Amino acid sequence: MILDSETKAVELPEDHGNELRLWLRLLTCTTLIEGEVRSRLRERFDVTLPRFDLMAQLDKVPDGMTLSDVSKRMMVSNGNVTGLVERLVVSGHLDRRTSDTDRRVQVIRLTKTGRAEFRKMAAEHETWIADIFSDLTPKDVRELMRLLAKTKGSAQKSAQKRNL
Amino acid sequence: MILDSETKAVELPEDHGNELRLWLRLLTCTTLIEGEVRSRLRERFDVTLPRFDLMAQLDKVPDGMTLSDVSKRMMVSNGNVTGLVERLVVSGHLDRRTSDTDRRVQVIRLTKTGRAEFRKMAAEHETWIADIFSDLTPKDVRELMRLLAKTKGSAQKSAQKRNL
DNA sequence: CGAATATGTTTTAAGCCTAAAATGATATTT
DNA sequence: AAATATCATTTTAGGCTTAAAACATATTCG
Repeated sequence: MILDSETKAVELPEDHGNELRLWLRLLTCTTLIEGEVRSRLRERFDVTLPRFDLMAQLDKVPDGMTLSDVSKRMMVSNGNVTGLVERLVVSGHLDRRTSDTDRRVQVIRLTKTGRAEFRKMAAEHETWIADIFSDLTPKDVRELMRLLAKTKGSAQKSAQKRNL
Repeated sequence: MILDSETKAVELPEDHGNELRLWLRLLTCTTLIEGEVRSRLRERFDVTLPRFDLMAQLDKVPDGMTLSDVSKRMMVSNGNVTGLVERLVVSGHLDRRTSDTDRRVQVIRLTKTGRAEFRKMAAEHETWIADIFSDLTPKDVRELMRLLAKTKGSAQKSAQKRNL
């Protein structure tokens, strides 16, 4: 333990360069892949990534979700979802209705054509992802999954600590 | 090899679920950490992440960079940089001048106060990142670095293939 | 030289995104 | 029952982001 002249613990500037480099690499990877997926969605289907992501959430459930649920699952703000949903309702992909039991709540679900279009996009999307990760061996994939799970846990812990 | 009735190779729908799950986990991790960094930058220094990132690029060089250089390094569009720089010039963090040798080119650099402010933010930022990744062992960090490098290579190859 | 082409930046139009305030509805307390 | 609190959503104001078109300057080549 390092003590200063008044016998209190002091912080030495430690080296966290490796963690910083790791973070930058993580960010670079994600940005690269995300940009690639955006381009392809736009080119092939003229759809944006946020819209695709929203439809992906709704495709997982048969009977729709509330806006708050979507907002939590997508990790974006409520106001953001409002706008996104509005555009997807206009384009005919989503159906929006007020809950019967609680008139504060809006329930949204994929329309028939919305679901069909999404499934087509999702199938192709999956092949893009496979191609993007194709240099990784199955073992690499498993190992990355494990390390990213650990990273996620660590980050959540850190975020929680801050919000006490 | 699977052949169809006319003796041409056909595609079977393969399972790429693991790659897809990996991509979603990668995205979740990055979104989580990025959100956390955004909040802290905003709270502590009232600065946005894009501005911080731009200043980080400029801090690495003593004599400034052109807008195109910044745009390439940050992996964002030219127009985006124009607006970002404009705001940072107004706030006094950046100095912008037309190149002497090529009047198309704008050279930007950190002002004295801009650099000082950035250094203060960067030092604290590094400790946040260290905390966010603190559950990872040095070995985990090394291993993640390696696997992400491989991922980046794979993604770049895939992107390049598409842009032939 | 001068026209064609290339390069660097800005503008434009549209969409995404957030935090914070506002709105409207339900639940709880007094 | 009225006041208060909580909850779900929308609105607002501002910033970020992109692709494409427009603009300005440099370079190349006939």
